[in-house]
Order: sequence, then C-alpha cells, then structure tokens
Amino acid sequence: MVETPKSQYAQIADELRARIDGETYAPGSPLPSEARLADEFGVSRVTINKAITLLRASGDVKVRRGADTRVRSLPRIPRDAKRRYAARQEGTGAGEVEARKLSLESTTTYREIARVPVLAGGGVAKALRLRKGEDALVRRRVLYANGEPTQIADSYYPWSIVRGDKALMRPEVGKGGSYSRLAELGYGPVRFTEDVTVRVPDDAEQRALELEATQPVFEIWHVAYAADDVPVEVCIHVMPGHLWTLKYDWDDVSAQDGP
Amino acid sequence: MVETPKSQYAQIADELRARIDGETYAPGSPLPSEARLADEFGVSRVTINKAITLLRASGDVKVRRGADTRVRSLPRIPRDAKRRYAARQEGTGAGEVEARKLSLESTTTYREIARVPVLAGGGVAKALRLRKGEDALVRRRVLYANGEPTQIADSYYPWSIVRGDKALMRPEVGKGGSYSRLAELGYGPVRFTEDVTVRVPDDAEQRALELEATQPVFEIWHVAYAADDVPVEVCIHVMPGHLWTLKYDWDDVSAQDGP
DNA sequence: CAGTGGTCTAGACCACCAC
DNA sequence: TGGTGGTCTAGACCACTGC
Repeated sequence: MVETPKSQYAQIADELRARIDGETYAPGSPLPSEARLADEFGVSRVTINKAITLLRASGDVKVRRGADTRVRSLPRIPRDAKRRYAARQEGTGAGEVEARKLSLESTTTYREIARVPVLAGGGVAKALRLRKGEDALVRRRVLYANGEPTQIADSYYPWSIVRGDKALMRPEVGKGGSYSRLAELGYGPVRFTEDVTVRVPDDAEQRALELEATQPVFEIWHVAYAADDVPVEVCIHVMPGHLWTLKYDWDDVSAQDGP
Repeated sequence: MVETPKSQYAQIADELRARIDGETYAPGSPLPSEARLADEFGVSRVTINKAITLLRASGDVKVRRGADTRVRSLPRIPRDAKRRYAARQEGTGAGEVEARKLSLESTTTYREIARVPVLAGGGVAKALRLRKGEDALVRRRVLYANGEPTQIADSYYPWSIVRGDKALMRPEVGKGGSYSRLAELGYGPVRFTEDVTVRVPDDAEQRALELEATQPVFEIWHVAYAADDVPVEVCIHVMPGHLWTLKYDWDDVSAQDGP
C-alpha cells in the first residue's frame, strides 16, 4: 500500500467496499478475520479495525462480536408517507405494509401499552397540546423484517380522547390499525405532519436496533390531526438510516402566484 | 475511570457531551487538547481520540486540523418542503429562505452551469425520463450559512425544455427562482416528489461540506412535474444531517375509506 | 478451547496551524 | 517553532462465539 493523500485505513475501506459491491464478499457472508486482512494488506490489526469501523458506520457490514463480520443483506425499504396509511387497510398497521411489499417476513413486538404521564414541556406534550398533568396512552413497539429490527415506533394518544379504548389497549388493534379506532371514537385523522431529523442512536436504541454508536438513525415525529386541527396521535419513529428511503409527494398549492 | 460495561472512550464521550450541553465548553470554543484530556482522564491519547471521533460523527464538534477542536454552533435549520417554494418569492431561490429566517448570513456559490450529457440509465435520466442521448442543463451550487456549507444542490432540467434559456444559464435566475422561469416557458411545476435517504458522504462531498467520513448526510431527490406529469427538474440535495430538520405535511385523501 | 472482534497503551512520525 | 490533531505500530488483555 503506497503512501497517498489518503490514509491507509480509508483506502482499505474503499477496497473492502469495492469487494462487497463486486460480491467478492457476498451479502450475508463473513469477511476474512481482521488478522488475515492485516496480513493481506500488510498493516496492523488496528488499522484494519479502523477501516471496518467506516464500513460499520455506513451500514455495509455488521459485526457479530466474538464470531465474525458479515456483509449486510437487507435492501433499503421504501416508506411512502402518504400511501402507507391508505395501504394499512391490508394489514394491522402501516408499519408492516412496507416490509411485506419486499417479501420480507415482518413481525412486531410490543414493549409497552399503558397510560402514562407525559413530561411537561416535552415534545410529546407540545405535539399533543396536553395540559399539565394530562396523561397519554402510549404504545411502544419494535418492528422486525426477516428477524432484523427495522424501527422503534412509540405512539402517544391523548388519554382524554382514547380513554381506556379496549382495542387500543391491546397489541392487535384490529383491521385498519389505530386510525380506524380513532375514527370510531370520532377523531379520524385528516391531516398529518412529519419532522425528520438524523442523529446517532442512544444506548437503548443501539441495543434495540442492533446498531453501532456511529450508525445514523432517522427520527421521525409523525403527528396526526383530526378535524379542527385537534392532534390525536404523535408517533416517534426511530429507524436505522441505512435501511430506509422516505418518500413524500405533494401538489403545488401556490401555482397561481405570478411574479 | 472505573471499569464498567461501557468502554472508556464511550464514557469519556458521554462526559464531554455533558460538558458541551452544560456549556463548560461553550459553542464555538475549543476543547482542551487531546494530550490534556488524556492527562485529565488518565488514559492514552488514542482513547481520547476515539472518544472525540464519536462527537465528530454526531456533529457535536468540528476539528480544525493542526489547530484545535471546537464545539459546533450552527442550530438545526428547518426545511419545510412545501412552504419553501411558496416563500422563495422573497428571494432568488428556495435554498436561501431557510437560512435567512434564522438570521444567518446566506451565500451561494455556483460550481457549474452547463449543458451536459446524462448517464444513460442513471437516476437523473430516469427521473427526467430522458431519451438516450438527450442532454440536460445542470446547475451545481453550494449553499452556505454564516460561512459554513449547508448543502450541495445540483439541479437538472431537460435540455429539450429549457433550451438555452438565458436566465437559467446565469447564476442569478431572477425573481421567483427557476420555477418562475419554467412557468414562463410553459412548464410551471405543479407536483413534487421527494425521496430521502441517509448515507455517508463521498470524498468530494466531505470536502465541499467540510464533513468527516462518518458524518451522515441527507440525500434528497426532489423532482418537479409540470402539467400532464412531465418531469421538468430534478434537484439532488446533499445536506449534512446534523444541520437540518425536514418538515412535511399533507391532508388525508383516503379518509372516506371505511372498513 | 481456539478464534474472533473490542479495547487499550506507549511511542512514534507526520502535516498542519498559529505565533 | 511549538502545539495540535491524524495516523500507524506492536503488543497485550479481554469477552464472546462456536465447536
């Protein structure tokens, strides 16, 4: 490896990425061990490790500690913000619709369904415009595709609206998902907003989503409004960045504005 | 520093982040040197360096090689997909609108404005539905806020539509931005789509946006359609993830669907 | 138990910046 | 010219995996 303006580990990362793209290292298969790669490239193991750190951050490989380092195999999943809610009629929730389209086996685990107090002044309280001391119903879940975690989704509903609605207190909310239940309560959502940011995952998210500290996640605050702009749900999605493509579309409403 | 389930460098990163949040290290000010921090925490400089690598990936600090490491100071900029185009009437382009709202000084540099061939089968050709051999007008630019790069924006227009339109071949396209020029040509955009992904920046993007290899960027494919669903522009935005919040909103069009 | 990746160190050299 | 961060090494110990 000759000296160039680029560091050795960056060059090695490029080379490894090329091998992955060229399927020298096929999806799902393990890379050679760091020791072997250190031999091959004539560098120390630390340098190989640093190269692989780059591949991990970009989501190209996934390390199984004590075992090996494997090439990622999940494709990017399209998430069409508008259509996913229309399509949810086909399933028990919008989240599973996308995975199924790609013929991935989809599962959902529920971590918590409960009435909870909400942090005063926090994002949830603001989004739902909760008065001080007003509770929320929370539904915390993790979704998987082919056994790999694809997102954390925590939904909050104003308790004053859902009360103890039986369906919403159960994991399976029934046909059409939670929005159909809200509609039955007289609060069918008619308008939505989504705020999208990228950040690094915290410890809990790293565990739940099997991510590294440097792998970026999408954080989406999805807010549903019923008639009269009453917020009825905020869902906070945390999704591994390398797994998704977010899709939005809209019509121009100000086309009439001339210069 | 006692031994715990967490690595030393991760703990040190947490501690440094806490100091940043607590303004022990204020925005814009430099951290102590790595040697000094190594002394303080009683670890080697490599360990400190690894901790700081985490802070860099999350965008909390920015290293100036040979000089020092400083706390980031730019706030997150909201980018409202819908409204930015309506608001662009106030400026010469939508991109500068957001920065100005936050009282940031906004500048734009143009890297290229030219008629170019388009990679057959590539994303641009597909998005604009270009026939083989059909050229495009490209406008490549980099936007800055307070002197820091905030995004790369490369716009492509079908050459068959814009021809050599004088305004579009100049850096300053005039009041209302490029969409007003397209409207004058009879191709005013009326529908838009955006596909959003996150990934790590390539070498050129790292240089242009002053980013590290591990700092995620948004890649947004923004496509504008005129009447009859004719694609008239695709703009590829590459934006440092830590600088932006993307905002979308829409009304439900399928509320009538009952179970 | 052997192999793997995770972490850490001490020491070294380099390019770059500011003075 | 001295201080800074960037990189690299050799060697070490550890926890974990899978046989």
